[in-house]
Amino acid sequence: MRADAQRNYDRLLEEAKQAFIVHGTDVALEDIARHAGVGIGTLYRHFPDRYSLMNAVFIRELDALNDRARTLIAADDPADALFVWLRSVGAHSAMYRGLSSAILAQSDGRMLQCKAQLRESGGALLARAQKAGAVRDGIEIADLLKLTSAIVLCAEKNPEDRKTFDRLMSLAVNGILVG
Amino acid sequence: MRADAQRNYDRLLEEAKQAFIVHGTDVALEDIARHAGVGIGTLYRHFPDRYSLMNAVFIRELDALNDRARTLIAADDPADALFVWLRSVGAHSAMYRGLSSAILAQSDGRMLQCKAQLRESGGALLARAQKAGAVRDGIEIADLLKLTSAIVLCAEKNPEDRKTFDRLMSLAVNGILVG
DNA sequence: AAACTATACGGAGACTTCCTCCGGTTCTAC
DNA sequence: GTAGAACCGGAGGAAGTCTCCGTATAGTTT
Repeated sequence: MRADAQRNYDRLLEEAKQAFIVHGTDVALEDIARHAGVGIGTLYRHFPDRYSLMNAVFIRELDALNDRARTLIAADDPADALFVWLRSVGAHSAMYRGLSSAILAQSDGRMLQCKAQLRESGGALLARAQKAGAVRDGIEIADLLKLTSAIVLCAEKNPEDRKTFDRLMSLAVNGILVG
Repeated sequence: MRADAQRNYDRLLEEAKQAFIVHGTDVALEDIARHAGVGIGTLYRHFPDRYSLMNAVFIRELDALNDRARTLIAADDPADALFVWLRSVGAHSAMYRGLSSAILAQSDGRMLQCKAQLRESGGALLARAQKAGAVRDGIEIADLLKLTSAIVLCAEKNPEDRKTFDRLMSLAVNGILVG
């Protein structure tokens, strides 16, 4: 990669991240390009579509979540560790309006890298919690991540109620039926 | 309302419903107008924006769900009645790709009528199930509807896996934790 | 039934955003 | 230096949303 290309690539990534946080992932790509000081053509050459850019931005952010999972794998309470981690995932997704929606749309594999990493980290926590008999068998990490994303989505569509995420997560964890 | 206006209003509603089912609620409004045999201006006069049209379409569909709720309120198992109804709500939302997303976005009140009716019908079922001691206290119908919509959203983004809705609903009902 | 007026119609067009294409520029290796 | 591969950038086509206003018509009045 030529030095100028690399420079533009990095600036685009940084500007995209900021723009996603401030305006959500629906922000106009032209704005990102302008702020990065490049033309829209350059943006599209590096990132053929919006999701490719999103994937590139978020894949970097996952390190924190993966680290968190590695720490939590040694926590005392395996089930609690899983839930703490899921809440972290939710909190991260919530930083970027629109991200959870994109993660959910897995029919096309544009953000596959991101999702694969999450499944790996979360899968270990889930397996441990199940082995300890604290979490039902038959539950799969993919479904837990979907549910988490869906709940983030709810929460981000109800910005006036800050507690939405916590309430719905607790609903999912404890169930609706009386235990 | 003038006779021609009423005629166009009805045709638009019918065409919109069909278009929403076939192409999802993101369908181009121009297409709806063309199929209804009217100009785009006429569509926008009757329905100032897309959500106003969606609300008008779906408010009619709610009769079936309200009827279902009235029947279920007399069912033997109060908790089961609630879940059966929630599944019906989900099945209905799933007919129209994009509807659940719109229902979730409650920050603006454009589809308020629809949501108010659902809360009323579901609230009665929930109250009965809670009174019977089968469903946890503290749970609110608004949250259950949000969770249901969120799960529909997941399911509609995973069209290759037809069981997604059922799996996630069962997760929410039974919870993640063991007993 | 003719004239009148409030109401409704419809599509041109301004605006926005996405994405492509290609002439011109710049970096790098020799 | 210089050749040419790699890269840049913005004009512009396509699609969609929504507005505006001249034209057409339904319903009323005489």
